Amino acid sequence: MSPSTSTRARSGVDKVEDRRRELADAALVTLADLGYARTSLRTIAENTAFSHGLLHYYFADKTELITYCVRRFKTTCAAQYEGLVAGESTPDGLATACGDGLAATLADAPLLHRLWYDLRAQSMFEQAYREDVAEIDGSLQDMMWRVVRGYAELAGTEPTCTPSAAYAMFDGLFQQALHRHLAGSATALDDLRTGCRELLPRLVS
Amino acid sequence: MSPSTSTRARSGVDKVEDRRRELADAALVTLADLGYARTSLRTIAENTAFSHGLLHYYFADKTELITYCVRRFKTTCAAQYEGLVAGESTPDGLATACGDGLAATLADAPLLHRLWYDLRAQSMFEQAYREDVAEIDGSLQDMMWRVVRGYAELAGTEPTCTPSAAYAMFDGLFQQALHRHLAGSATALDDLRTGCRELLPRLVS
DNA sequence: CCGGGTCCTGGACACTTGTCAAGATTTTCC
DNA sequence: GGAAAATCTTGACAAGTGTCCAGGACCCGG
Repeated sequence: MSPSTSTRARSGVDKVEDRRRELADAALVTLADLGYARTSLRTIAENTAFSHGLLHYYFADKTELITYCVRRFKTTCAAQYEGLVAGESTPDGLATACGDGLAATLADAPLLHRLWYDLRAQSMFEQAYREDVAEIDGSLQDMMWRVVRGYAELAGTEPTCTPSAAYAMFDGLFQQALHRHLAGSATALDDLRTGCRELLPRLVS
Repeated sequence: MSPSTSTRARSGVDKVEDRRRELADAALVTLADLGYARTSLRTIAENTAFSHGLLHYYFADKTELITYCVRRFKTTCAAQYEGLVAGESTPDGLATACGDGLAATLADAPLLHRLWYDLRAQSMFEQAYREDVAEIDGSLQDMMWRVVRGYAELAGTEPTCTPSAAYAMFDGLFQQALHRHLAGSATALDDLRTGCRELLPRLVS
């Protein structure tokens, strides 16, 4: 019987969840390397100490594995982003911290971000991924909105745009910087920094 | 011998080019419907009056066909976008025309735009598509910059951002609107309109 | 030590994929 | 009209895909 539906002792459940996480992390490495279109279950298993059959022991099918990966990616992503807005007391300080933080996460894991945009595009075709992708998108939007709201408070003003519009613009800057960074542009990260720093004042008062 | 490398009369070359265009258009329909990851040459041929073998008569391999499609997509895309900035004499008129125009093109061919973002994501993994995608991106950036510069002139000011940053923000708004539009959001188009109209003033003076 | 449940392997399956080539068909041109 | 060149079809090939399953290996309580 599939372990996900069997009843077992708590330690057993934990062990199963640990292995699922381990396999999903290996899958994320492969996906980040090759992209969704070129990643097969056997290739994923090669980045693993196990055989390809095991993937179907812990995941019902490929979409369940990918969905699990997307969900897991969210925690990684959110953890990286958090602590970006912490402890800034001036508007300019927050603006530079925002740009520096986004540039740092981009420089730290460009392949994971590349995968994110790949999977987000896939979610437009495969509705199985739509819900999870939308949830991650929503949490990223919330995160960016906290920055915008914090900036407005420090500047003594109010935001003049919606949360979704603010996220869309930051995301556009980030995505373009990722493209240029992957293409070898030396100024991509700096442009992202200044782009974000200059964007925040445009969104308030 | 492959028709692309043979010497022939002009009418022959035109006929070959016409058929290549015809096949590429059918491929674009299929790609827009299924996405890059799920589109095969046989599926493309099914959207055609011909058999799957013919694709290899007119295109060396799959990437050459996709590349041709991307190039062809550019002309379609640019043609749709052009005439967006034409004949507006006031800043507010241009701003609303910009938002209305982008919303109209989104509503007119959402599946083609979905394909564009899919292929742009693919270009991060498959370097064969990188060059053509970057070229299209550049022409779209030029187009948006003409709008921003025109707006600044009508308003008697100067743009306060780089062309690439301006394009990134508009593209972010457009991409988010596409996602929400495809997900069934009723306000996506209106949000895109107001988002663009409000963005232009933020980018000048 | 052993029996039963858990974990994992390896191979098989039905199918799809890109690619190719041999031959049929159509067009072109003298 | 007939040969030559083009266009197109058909079937095949090898490789790769997701999925499934029979069975081996392992572990742990009795």
